[in-house]
Amino acid sequence: MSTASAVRARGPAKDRARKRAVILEAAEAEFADAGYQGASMQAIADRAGVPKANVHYYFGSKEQLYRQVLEDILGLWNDFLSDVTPADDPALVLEGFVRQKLHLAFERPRASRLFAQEILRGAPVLAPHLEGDMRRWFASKTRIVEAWIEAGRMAPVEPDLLLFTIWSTTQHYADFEVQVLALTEKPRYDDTAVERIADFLVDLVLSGCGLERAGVPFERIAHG
Amino acid sequence: MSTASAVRARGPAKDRARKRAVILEAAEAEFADAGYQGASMQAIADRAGVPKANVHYYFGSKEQLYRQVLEDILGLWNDFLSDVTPADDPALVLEGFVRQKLHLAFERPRASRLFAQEILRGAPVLAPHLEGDMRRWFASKTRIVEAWIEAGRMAPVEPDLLLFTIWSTTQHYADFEVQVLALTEKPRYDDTAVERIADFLVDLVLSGCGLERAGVPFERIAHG
DNA sequence: CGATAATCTGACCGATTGGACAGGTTTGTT
DNA sequence: AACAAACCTGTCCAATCGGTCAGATTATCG
Repeated sequence: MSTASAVRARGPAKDRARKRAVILEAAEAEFADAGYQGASMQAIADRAGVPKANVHYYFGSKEQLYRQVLEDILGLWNDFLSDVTPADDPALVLEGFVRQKLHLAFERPRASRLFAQEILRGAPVLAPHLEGDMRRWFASKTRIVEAWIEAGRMAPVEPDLLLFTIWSTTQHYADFEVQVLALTEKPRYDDTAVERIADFLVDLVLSGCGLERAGVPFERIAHG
Repeated sequence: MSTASAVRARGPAKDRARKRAVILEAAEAEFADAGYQGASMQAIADRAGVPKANVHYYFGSKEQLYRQVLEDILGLWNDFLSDVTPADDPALVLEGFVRQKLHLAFERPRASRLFAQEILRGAPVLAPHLEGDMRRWFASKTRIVEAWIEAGRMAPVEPDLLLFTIWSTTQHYADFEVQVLALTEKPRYDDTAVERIADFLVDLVLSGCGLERAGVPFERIAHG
């Protein structure tokens, strides 16, 4: 049973789900701030306001809790480009992806950071997902880009590198937030930051694909 | 007397430096693979092939050792764009930066990963550097980009976002290596990977700046 | 040679960790 | 009311952590 659906249940199940959610939120914060090894079950329990033994009662072990947090995070990315087909407009799809991904990085920076730490450690827990669900998702999207290229609807760029570029540039503002803020000499992101960055990245990606914003077809650029 | 130490040692200072270097290398590997909290002094000592107490003899504490490793890594990035002036060609400079940065990511992936983990933790150790040396370096480079834009030698893009893009996309292939390899279904980077990625990124960055490779001046694009 | 300093390490220590578990409390069912 | 199942937690424990230190060993030098 997924955590999200359990929360909506009623009765005793609802209580249980809500308590689990409180612990999961505390765990995400602690794991993201301190790393897997740096996080302690005691600190997670304190953040959640429950005894440490209670955390073990609900989630068993530290690793099981960590796995659950990670799986919830993966769920956030499940519906990126979920219903895109080769018939869709490349410029609109790519722009939407960049904005959606960037928005999530600003909305859930801890989720992004925790995922980054897991990958940096060599993905000891997520390796099966990387070579399963994510690989299938990735292959499906590169195939769509290839279809666009073959149809002459965008410039011939390498699909995998295009997706990595969008992934890394958007992720950067969550994962390296401290560095970005220090170098730009700001205490925090202001409320125009997301739009500014999104506009920049959309322009960059689209121009790299020989596209323009607002759905101008590739042909007008290529043969103009 | 052991032949190994007798042959290699040319002097006391050299011997001491060599032993320090062995420990530092082991420490970089352990810190990068396990994170600061996850790394243990015992594991570092084992990698270096010395008793744990010997590591403490040379470096004092775990944090001092960690600081030393980080400072050595910062030295790697010291001379990025060190002698660039507004008189230089934007396309050549940007291309060189991308290639140099990407090359280092492939050459020293552990250094890149360790730095990433430090920033992810909120830069508890590097914060002074971020707001000191790095901030000055960054401001100096954004000023050069601004000068290029004012001189009409490249498109008016936001200088800070441009640098962040180059930083994040190049860093990505070291920090997220496991993910990249899993999604592209390869066991390791092949020897054409660096060139392929570099070419892609150079094209992307230059086209985003309204530039072309091989030093074609911006004016020919803008007013052609 | 003798002595002073530098180098090295096995053994140990207090603190913290993830986890186990007995036993108490609440909830649900008949 | 009576019983069982689920829920909850104070307390304890073995393992591991970073770090210390006395004392052995080696190098340096008058």
